[in-house]
Amino acid sequence: MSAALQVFWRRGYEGASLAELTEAMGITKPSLYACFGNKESLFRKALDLYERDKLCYVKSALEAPTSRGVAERLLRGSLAIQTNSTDPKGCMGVISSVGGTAHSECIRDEILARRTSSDRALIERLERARVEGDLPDHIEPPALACYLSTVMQGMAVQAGAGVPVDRLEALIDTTLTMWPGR
Amino acid sequence: MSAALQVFWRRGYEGASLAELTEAMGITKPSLYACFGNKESLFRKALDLYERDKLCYVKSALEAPTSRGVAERLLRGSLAIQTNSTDPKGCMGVISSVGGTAHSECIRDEILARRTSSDRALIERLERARVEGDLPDHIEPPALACYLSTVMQGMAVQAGAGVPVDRLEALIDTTLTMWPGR
DNA sequence: TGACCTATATACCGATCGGTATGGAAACAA
DNA sequence: TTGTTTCCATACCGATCGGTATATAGGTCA
Repeated sequence: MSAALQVFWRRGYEGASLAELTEAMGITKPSLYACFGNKESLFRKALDLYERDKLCYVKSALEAPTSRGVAERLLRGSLAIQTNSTDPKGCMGVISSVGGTAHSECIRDEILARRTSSDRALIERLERARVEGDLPDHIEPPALACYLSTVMQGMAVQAGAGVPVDRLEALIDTTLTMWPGR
Repeated sequence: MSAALQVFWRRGYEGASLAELTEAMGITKPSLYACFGNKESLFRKALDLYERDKLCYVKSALEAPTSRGVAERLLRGSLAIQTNSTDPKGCMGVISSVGGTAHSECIRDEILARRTSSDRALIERLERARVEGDLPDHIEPPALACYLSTVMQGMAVQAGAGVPVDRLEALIDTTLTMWPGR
């Protein structure tokens, strides 16, 4: 199963072929279909595994004491995943949600829905930060949350394109230097 | 030709099928191959057209008087392209450079090379901004350039995912609020 | 040993991929 | 009118796509 995740992560939903998936998983196509139904539900299970194993840092990041701590943990956590030497580079959600033919639109919608719910949690955390005095009054939490997600997604594109880790660490430092509030 | 650009832009290199391309262009496959050689060289020509018609704002953006002006023109210019109602959403370079199978690696390399040369121009502009006093001394131009490209690429992902224009305009405002220097 | 049952592996399905060969209509010269 | 040339649309090529039917191998019980 985690072998399937690796393939989807590297190739995206459409770029991952049944041949590559079955070869990586060490099973044959009929076994795959008996166990998982079809490619789409296999992808959903891989996405679940990805969230559980790789996106777990988000939950703890939101528990950081200050808004700056939240941002730092989110950025460093996602960088750690996206440049792990044993995993594909970049973010699986970004890779599978851009481009592709018309067939995979429901896959795209699935990813966008998950992203939306994650964004909502971040907005709520930043709202709390504002009432706690972590953020200046002129900053709108939804806009700041959108900004932070954007930096993370941009970093995912860069990581996927092979930009080395130290450059991305400098990027994080730069972002945190400009962060408004505590 | 611009019809081909639309298809590649929406689908990415691999997601664009010959059937969709020829139908959009109003010609048949033999004509396409007689005129353009093959899919890959057609894509390169589409990329040339994209740079010429859609990325022309970059050149004028780099001529803005201050570093903040450069950032603002780059962000607003790319947003204008990525959310134009007559064109596909998002950035063609991002869409075609993530994911995909192993066949299209040379396409990916092509895009990354163009991105690198564009980044170099931005770094040079920010170096100049620093000697002109537009930027604080603790800011490294390469890191800031990387940061700005990252925000733009993240914005491209968001635009491609259907985030509405006004949200992205707020994102730009937020980014500019935090911009260091003039 | 022999009947049965499960489970995997090979071979195959129609559709589509990128790319090309062929046939037939239009344009021209004599 | 006839022969020739050009050009494009249809039909086709092998390969691969996601998905499945069939056949064979291995284990269980009598």
